[in-house]
Amino acid sequence: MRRPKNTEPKITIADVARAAGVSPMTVSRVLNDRGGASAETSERIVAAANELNYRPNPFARGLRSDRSKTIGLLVPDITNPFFPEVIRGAEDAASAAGYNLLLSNVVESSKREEELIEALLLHRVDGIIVCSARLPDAALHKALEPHRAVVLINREAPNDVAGTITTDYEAGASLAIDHLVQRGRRKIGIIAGPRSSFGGKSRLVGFRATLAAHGLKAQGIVYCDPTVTGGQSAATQLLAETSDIDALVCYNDLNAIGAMKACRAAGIAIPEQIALVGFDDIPIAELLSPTLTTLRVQKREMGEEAVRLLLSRIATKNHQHGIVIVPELIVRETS
Amino acid sequence: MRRPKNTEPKITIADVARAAGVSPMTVSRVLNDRGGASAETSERIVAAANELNYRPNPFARGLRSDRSKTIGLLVPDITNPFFPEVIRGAEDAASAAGYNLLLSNVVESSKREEELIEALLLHRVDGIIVCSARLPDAALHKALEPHRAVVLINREAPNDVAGTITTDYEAGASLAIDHLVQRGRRKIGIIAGPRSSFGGKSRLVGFRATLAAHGLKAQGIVYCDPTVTGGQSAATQLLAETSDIDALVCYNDLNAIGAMKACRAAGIAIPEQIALVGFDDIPIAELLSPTLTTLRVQKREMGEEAVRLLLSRIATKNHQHGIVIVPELIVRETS
DNA sequence: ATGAAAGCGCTAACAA
DNA sequence: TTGTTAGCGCTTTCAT
Repeated sequence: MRRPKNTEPKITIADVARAAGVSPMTVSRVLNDRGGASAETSERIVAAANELNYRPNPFARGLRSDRSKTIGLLVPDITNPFFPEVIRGAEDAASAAGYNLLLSNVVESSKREEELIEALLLHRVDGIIVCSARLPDAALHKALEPHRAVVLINREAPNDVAGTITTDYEAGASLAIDHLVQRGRRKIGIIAGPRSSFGGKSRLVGFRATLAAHGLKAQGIVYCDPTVTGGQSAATQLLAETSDIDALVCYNDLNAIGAMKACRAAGIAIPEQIALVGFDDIPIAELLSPTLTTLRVQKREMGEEAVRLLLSRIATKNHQHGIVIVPELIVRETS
Repeated sequence: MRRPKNTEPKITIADVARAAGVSPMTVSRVLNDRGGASAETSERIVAAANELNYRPNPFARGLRSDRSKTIGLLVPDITNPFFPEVIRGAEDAASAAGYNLLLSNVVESSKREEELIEALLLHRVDGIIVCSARLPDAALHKALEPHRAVVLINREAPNDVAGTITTDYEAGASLAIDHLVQRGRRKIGIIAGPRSSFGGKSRLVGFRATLAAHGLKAQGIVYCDPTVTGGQSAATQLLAETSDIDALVCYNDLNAIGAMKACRAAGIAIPEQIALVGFDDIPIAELLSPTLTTLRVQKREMGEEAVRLLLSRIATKNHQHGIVIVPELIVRETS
């Protein structure tokens, strides 16, 4: 029963044609629902194909059509729980449309980002989705240019360069500040995430503008990696520099978790002494104690919409531009 | 400057040949390091290729070679933080070897598992890595059979069906029980994860055997989804059924987190009244409070080794079989 | 050291 | 409704 693999000869369209007593062309037409074939022949062909276990060769198809039915997806760090949610949404939408996802993990380095965009080109993906691009505009646009279709997540770009799914970070940042001020906090510090992050800049704009609207200003701003340890050292630094902070707003939830650790280490009570607001609402946020107040972004939806937008941009020249997702404030125990 | 995309004519090997004044064959040889070309011509060819921005067409290559330089990776649930770590390891190893990863998310359904294994076949991946296969042996082997190379993670299989990277769940389960008994716990309940999980069965064997070795038996066993909510309802059920449990061992960390929530809701103190041990050591484990005692599995290493093993099985008929990873007990605050 | 021819499997364009 | 021809871009085989 157990044959060595690969012994089975590869079944081609010609084999099916022979078995069904028709030409390869007819088989191709039937199997691709191109019509123009009698019900009877169609039936014979489908039967033969099943019988022989025929599988169309995607290389041959690709060679003719120059389409791979594959989408490249670049994420900066798959171990950040934000991205698996986005990937999940993208996967669902892609597989529903008969596309596969080629996943690349950038490891938060803009050099590697460039390389990976290029690598996906080599694999002739039909289009790419890039999460949190960090490259400067010129380099990014140049790297994206050869791709047939591009969607950026959380990064702006002209419509002819890419479609975009963005988060309204400024609105989110405003919600966070308003909430803290309402709760009586006045000495607010900012853990700002990576300097090169475009989303980070938008958040900062929102934080500052809303603080100003309340007649306040930030008690301190520290940049850091978008990770737990990044947030931890940033918070440690902020606490050391400024003694009377009563709230911290963070670039993302991982940073906020780091800040929690730092406060705990310093014997500072949350939320009694310092309130904490994260960003993203990753699944852990409500599992922590205290549970984390944060700004929820619809992550799966982002992934789904990104794929939908990309497929539409692949299909037509009539480029749609994109979608803005507005974060929602989720008040929990840290504030 | 900004041309509409796709206007740039596709550069083929013939274009490079023309530019370098040689035949396509020579270009192919040079660009593939097949030797047999004067240093001088080689140089001219490489220059021309760069100049024209030539990119070999993977479809044409695949059509001839029947190799895609792509690996399929099936995970049951990418939103379980266990798998991003595995994926990360796999990605690193794959991209180092010039391979890309095609990711599929099974959504914990064995029906879909079968479909996705088939779908990857259609995309002519060079091999697949399957995490936590749930299909029964016969169906699984049948689905895997047409693939050129297969590695299973956490599932046994004969060497001619697949290579395997497995966790020594029994050993891990023993460590957990020994530890709890040492800490004076005697009434141990088991949150057993999904009934269909093979890893779950091994854990159960280990839990029971080690309990027996201490002259004890399980105070109750409940099966559930490998998720937070699964663990929560399982724990709720166990607590209702058995009043004097003093410890819970869990299928995985997500289940353990669910159990923590259930205990908290029931006003039961951890670890004072009930000790808790998870499995996996996902990154959250040490961010919870109390931090979670668990069995650490080297997740990235699993991914890396899986890819390495797969590539070796793709390259040679001399099939290596696999690796067993032994979990390490990480004692934290829940026990 | 280099080249010509042929073919991998499929489908668009053109017959019949 | 069905078939024939040709060619997508590359590399293996067989010359030169």
